[in-house]
Amino acid sequence: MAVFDVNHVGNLAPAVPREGGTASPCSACSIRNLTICAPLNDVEQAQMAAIVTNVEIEAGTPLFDEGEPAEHVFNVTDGTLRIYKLLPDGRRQVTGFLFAGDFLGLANDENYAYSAEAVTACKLCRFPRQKLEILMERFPKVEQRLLNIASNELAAAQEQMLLLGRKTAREKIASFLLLLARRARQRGRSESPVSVPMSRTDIGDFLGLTTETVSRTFTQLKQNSLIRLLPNNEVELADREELEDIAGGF
Amino acid sequence: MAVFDVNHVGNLAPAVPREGGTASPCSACSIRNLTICAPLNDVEQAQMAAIVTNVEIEAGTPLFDEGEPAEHVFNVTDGTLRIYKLLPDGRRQVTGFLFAGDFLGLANDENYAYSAEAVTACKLCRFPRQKLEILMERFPKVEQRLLNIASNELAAAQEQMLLLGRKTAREKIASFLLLLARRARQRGRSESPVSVPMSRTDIGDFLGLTTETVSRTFTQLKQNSLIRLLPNNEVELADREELEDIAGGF
DNA sequence: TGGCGTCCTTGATCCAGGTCATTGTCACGA
DNA sequence: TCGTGACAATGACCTGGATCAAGGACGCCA
Repeated sequence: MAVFDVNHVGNLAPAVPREGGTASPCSACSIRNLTICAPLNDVEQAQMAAIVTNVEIEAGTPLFDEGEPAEHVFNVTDGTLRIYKLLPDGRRQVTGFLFAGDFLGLANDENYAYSAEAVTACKLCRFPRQKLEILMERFPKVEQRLLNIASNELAAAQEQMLLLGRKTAREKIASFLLLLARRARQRGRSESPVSVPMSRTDIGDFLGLTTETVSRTFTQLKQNSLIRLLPNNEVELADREELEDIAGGF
Repeated sequence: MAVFDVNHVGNLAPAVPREGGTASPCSACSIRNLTICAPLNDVEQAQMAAIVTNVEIEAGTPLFDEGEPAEHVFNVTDGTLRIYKLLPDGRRQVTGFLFAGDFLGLANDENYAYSAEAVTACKLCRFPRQKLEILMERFPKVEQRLLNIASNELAAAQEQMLLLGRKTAREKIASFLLLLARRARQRGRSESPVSVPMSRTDIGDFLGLTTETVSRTFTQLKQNSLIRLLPNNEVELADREELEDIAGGF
């Protein structure tokens, strides 16, 4: 698996992989408030830093595969990942896209329930699961935070089930663009134009559609002047109000 | 909302609604090991019992609606519920069926993210959310248990997304029957014939199909001698092996 | 024990989105 | 600047499951 361990955050000089160390890069973490570290003070955070390893992976490379022993959990600090499940004949369901601040690897079973791959180059904080569990006993705040995250994801998953089971292609695409916009806002990025780093195939596999249908639906929304397709995989939400209506099933 | 409060578990004589009381019916709870109370000893459990109210609802009645303030969480002790989300024009996605031992009401937002209704007559343990949160601080074991439950549900939700987005009608129905069988085994009920208490419409709304397609697919599986439709909404899984293959997408 | 309402099944037809095939676009590297 | 390869768009056609429309079964109560 093409995972590169580095022990820096941001663009500092790389160094040998290590776990923890005294000088915590976490104190400089710009997205700390989005991560599982959010509820910790500096002292507590240093203890988290002691078990964390920073890893980087290139676009397109796997982080872990479904069924693999779930030895680590991760916090994304930069980039975009996709998580997905496969059927034996290759049909794929992307169950989520993850961005800076997102947490992954939660598996109360011994093994990962899904595969994770980098959509773009990614940086992540990696925690050994066992060590994190020990820390959680010491810091119930982290466990609470994790429960919060899990609750949120559960609500998002139900929303996605509604989309997959009951929405039309047009409604699915509108919902998807608004989801990206909302997530971009959360991390202080542009909502419109919104960055759409994943391929049509990824989008199709996330929405239960084919690439062709995704492409056609983008074209259709463009012709209706609801969106504009810009260079660099950016999409302008030209009529956000109407998109919201379509996404909501009105 | 047609919710009847009673303070007994099982078939003891009903009494006026109350919260807790000294004589805990929980010690007689036959499904305790499935609930959030599982990790507690008798003394701790008595404290849980002090904040619990037993409620019963008839088949077809709502327990709570999406968007309502989430004041309580529940543990099902008997019966079957459906949880679902609606689109404005009435399209419905059933996001889950709940059975004895299942937990519901987790919402880290102020409001319920979905509606819940009884499929059959149900009995539940109701906890005021705030009081439970206070107890969780005292018993981190309960919070851990809740995180476990949430992780499990998350994995189940992803499996359901795979089903909704990528499986055929035949694969969906096979998966559904096996899901019911697995859940029946967990609570010591018959796996085959398995009880299917919900209507074709409920099943369709769970699987992203219409009632007609559900009905036709049942007929088709029956004609292939994979299942037998028995009286009293029971289904015999005549060729479980083959059903597993179909459900798995082979 | 018969009538009624609800749910289930079945048939005929339709269509949104899938499939298959081709062409267009664009980033990148020689 | 040109070639190349991967991804996106578009067109023609097909099909699984939806829709529309009757019947049929069955439980429940008078």
